[in-house]
Amino acid sequence: MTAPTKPMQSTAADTPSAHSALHEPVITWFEDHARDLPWRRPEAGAWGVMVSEFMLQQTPVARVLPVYEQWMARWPRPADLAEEAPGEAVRAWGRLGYPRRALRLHGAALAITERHGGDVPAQHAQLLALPGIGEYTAAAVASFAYGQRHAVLDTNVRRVFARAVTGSQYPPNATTAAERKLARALLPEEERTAARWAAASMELGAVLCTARNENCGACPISGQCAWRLAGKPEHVGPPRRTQSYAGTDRQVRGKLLAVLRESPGPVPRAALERVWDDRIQRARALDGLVSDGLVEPLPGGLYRLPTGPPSGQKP
DNA sequence: TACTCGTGGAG
DNA sequence: TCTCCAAGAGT
Repeated sequence: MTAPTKPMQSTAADTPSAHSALHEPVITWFEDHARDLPWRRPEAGAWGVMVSEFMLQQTPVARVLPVYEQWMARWPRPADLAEEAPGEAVRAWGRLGYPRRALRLHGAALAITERHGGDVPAQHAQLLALPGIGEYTAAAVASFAYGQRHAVLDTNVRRVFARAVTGSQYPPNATTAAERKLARALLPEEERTAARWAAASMELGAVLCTARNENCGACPISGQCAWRLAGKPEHVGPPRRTQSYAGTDRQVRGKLLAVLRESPGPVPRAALERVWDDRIQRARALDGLVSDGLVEPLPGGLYRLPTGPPSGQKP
């Protein structure tokens, strides 16, 4: 008998409507300020989006751009990459870093060719099953390339949410269940809007609300930012992990692989020994590269980039 | 969960 | 110079 006479007022912090005030200003800001990146153009297609996402895992946009262009010109479809030797992918990867990504991208192209008729799959679960694709990349490809509704939670979005919603300067070191829940709660209901929100919130963190600078003066949601309204309290909690590099196996692997990348054919062991003095560490790094499938040992103390069937990919 | 895995530019 | 950190994935 007592039908509600006034619209329901939602105040719960975990309902979409509670935060919908963020959507419009961020999406509008994005429409005006989005960078013109090649993988955002229609001609990039799902394969272009996927290639860019692999390259952008832990590598800045500016360094990805030239390699992306060369990659797409050489391998415009997954099948084009799939018929190459995996070592060619590693070579073309250049100095983007984390070259296992190149191997995984090659493996993903192979799987797409064999299992999906050469087309990048649109289903999140199918994307997730490909080598090198985790929760973030699966959501990103499904959202950016196919316009689907997914929570796309990368380091930029995590930082924006930490500040705007949670009120802290930085997100936790590792992604938490609470962050995923928040990302889902913030996702607009409508598919189209959700996809735009994903790209917009990420761009905001990438160009405006960065780790080193907040740029609140130019921020479309500074008026409702929890961190700013709290007076920008400094980061508390466990120190943010800083990665060392000099002297690590990673550095040695990088030097060894650089020699192989720059050589058109197999190189003798001596050429590799020249780049690092510590024999023990050098051997350990080389073994690691071989077991990762990034280097192929040949008889006679020769080494080269892999030519054979790519190892380390899901069957 | 915490650790490994490259590289180079900005402040 | 040196510290920080950049659209993560895999184990």
